[in-house]
Amino acid sequence: MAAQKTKVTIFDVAKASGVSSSAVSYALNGKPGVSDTTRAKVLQVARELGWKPNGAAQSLAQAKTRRIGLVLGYDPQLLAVEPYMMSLISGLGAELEEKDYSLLVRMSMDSDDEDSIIEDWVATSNVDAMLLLNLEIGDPRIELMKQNPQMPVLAVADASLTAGLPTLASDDAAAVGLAVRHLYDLGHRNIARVAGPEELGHSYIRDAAFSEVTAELGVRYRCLHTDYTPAAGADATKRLLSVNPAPTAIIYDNDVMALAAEGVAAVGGVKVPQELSIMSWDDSFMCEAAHPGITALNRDIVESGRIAASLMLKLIDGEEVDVVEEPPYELRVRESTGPAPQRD
Amino acid sequence: MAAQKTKVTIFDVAKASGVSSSAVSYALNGKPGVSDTTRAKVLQVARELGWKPNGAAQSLAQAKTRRIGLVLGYDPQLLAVEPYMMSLISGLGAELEEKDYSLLVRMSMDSDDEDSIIEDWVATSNVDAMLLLNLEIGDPRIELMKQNPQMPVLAVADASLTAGLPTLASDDAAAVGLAVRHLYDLGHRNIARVAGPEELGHSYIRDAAFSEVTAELGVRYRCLHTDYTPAAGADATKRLLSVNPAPTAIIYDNDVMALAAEGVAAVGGVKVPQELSIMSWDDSFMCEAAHPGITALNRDIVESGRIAASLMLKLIDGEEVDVVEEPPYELRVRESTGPAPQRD
DNA sequence: TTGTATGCGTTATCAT
DNA sequence: ATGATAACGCATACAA
Repeated sequence: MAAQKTKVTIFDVAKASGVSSSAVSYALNGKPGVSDTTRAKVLQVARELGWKPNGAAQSLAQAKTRRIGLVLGYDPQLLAVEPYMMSLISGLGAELEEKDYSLLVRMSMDSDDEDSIIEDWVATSNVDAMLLLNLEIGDPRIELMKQNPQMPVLAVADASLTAGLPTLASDDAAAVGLAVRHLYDLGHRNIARVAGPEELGHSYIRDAAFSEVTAELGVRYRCLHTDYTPAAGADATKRLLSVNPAPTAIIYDNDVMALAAEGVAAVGGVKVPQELSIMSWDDSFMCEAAHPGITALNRDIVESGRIAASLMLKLIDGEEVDVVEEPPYELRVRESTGPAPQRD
Repeated sequence: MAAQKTKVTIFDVAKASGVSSSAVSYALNGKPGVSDTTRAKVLQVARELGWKPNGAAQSLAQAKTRRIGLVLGYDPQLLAVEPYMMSLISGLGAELEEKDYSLLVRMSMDSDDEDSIIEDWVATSNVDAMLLLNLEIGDPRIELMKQNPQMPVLAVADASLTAGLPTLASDDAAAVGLAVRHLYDLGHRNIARVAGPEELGHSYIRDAAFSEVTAELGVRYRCLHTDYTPAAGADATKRLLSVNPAPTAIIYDNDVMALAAEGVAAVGGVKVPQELSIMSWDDSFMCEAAHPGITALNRDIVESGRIAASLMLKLIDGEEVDVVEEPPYELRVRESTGPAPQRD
């Protein structure tokens, strides 16, 4: 109860309980080697003195930090507008919290920067494990982590990008199938996609899957890459609608772009979904709040975060982790998609 | 270059350079007490061996962690849908990165939980400073931090809530003035507000300011509290539009609710802004992407994060910090607000 | 300038 | 069962 101003160490507890420091350590860590009576006494004294083990000392002695590392690329707009990262962090945090782990977050200004932060964390043992996100094709971080096998690492990405590293994999290709099939069943034979930056690994994966699936079904397909902003999404929409024949359905890689597209359609007098169907890749409150509601590919990102955290904890415990699948995408059909318009 | 499998310590570097460990320490920390030649030699050897100081050992010896603590309340929906937290983290991270600090994040399941995490961090010296967000009226965390003056803390909240703690304060009252004045000038004399949860300190502050400003101007004012979700926003909107006389303008405490309101209006055949003006408190891509674009109170949250970080670093350096003002809100006028409709 | 010795607060080993 | 004592890896006061 009494809040001590000065640091209270294990020796203080030992002195106050009339035993030695090692007895205290044993007692407080629930280890054998100490009688029940002294254990009880020590525990009580420790509580009275408000003793807690110093984190740095504990880390040093046990070579464990109880921290998991996460490096975020600095792009406030992207981070803020996409619910993805915050959802993932929520899931990670919830799971880690139960195991008394924390998340160590660092912001990198560019990818060189990111590499050096990772190197630093590895070399200084600043974290017990690391999470790798937003992998690019041939990402140098993979090689970096392979050279430091003593540091557990989990990549969240398509398994084809992670070169055998423990991976939490999303089946983006399956999601592409869901989306295209939904539109195909509605009669659409000319669809377009407004994607994110080309460098991102998942853009590449989706690109390939879209090309393949649409080719199989004999559906016309076109893709425009953007920087994920609503302005870019609106612009791409205008361009797509001005070609001939214009696509009857457009899939956007995020929800703000889909929302912006609804605006473009409204201004241009294009009726959604009667004349144009609109879909969003990631689902969020925005898709629900929009009018018309936006059909979207939904996945439980919070749950992914939880899974990622539990996998990292396994890795820390020395267990093997190969490739684990994320919860699958589900199609949330709302009002923004409908039967393809009849043309010519 | 050679990646060492085994831990390389300062003694290894000392041995390899033919000097003592203290010389190594001095050399690597750029401190005087060592000749330039040995310094150069040590630096080279350290680089060759891939040496980096062990974080735990450094923390223990210096009683500094180079970490800042942040406890987030677990509400994935709220966290994800509001760009606020991720924007703030971006700003914090960017500033901390420059000073080689990291952000230690923990998720709390309820407020008791949050208190105990803070107590733990304070007792174990797990962070060099803490950031307090989302304060409630008479928040217990304030008392907690006051009892542990050795741990620097910064609160981000209205100064009236922080009881003298170092504070980064937002002038929500001024923002209320901006918003109400904008609507007043457009002729609105009956406005409503759809707010967030009543418990939040900022809800309270805004409530009071709205009541005051509208009373002063002789504007009719009503407020409904919600849980911030679009469904609740839509519901509140319907209720407000069904009373007589219905408000001619509604201000929403976040942007998804404002977006949902546009949907309600569209479905109900209520023209925005001709028959109803809509405003959002926080601005985001969503307000820009919406159709019509949503007039919003905009503030630079990323910059707030940077300021918060730099203030905490000052506190860590032992400087005094009192109350610092956030960058002010600005009104971003878009298409969702217009002249009040003429009514009897 | 350089090297030795000690403190930081735990955990863990080894006698007793 | 208990109590000295040695790591853990770095920083630093002090001695040489």
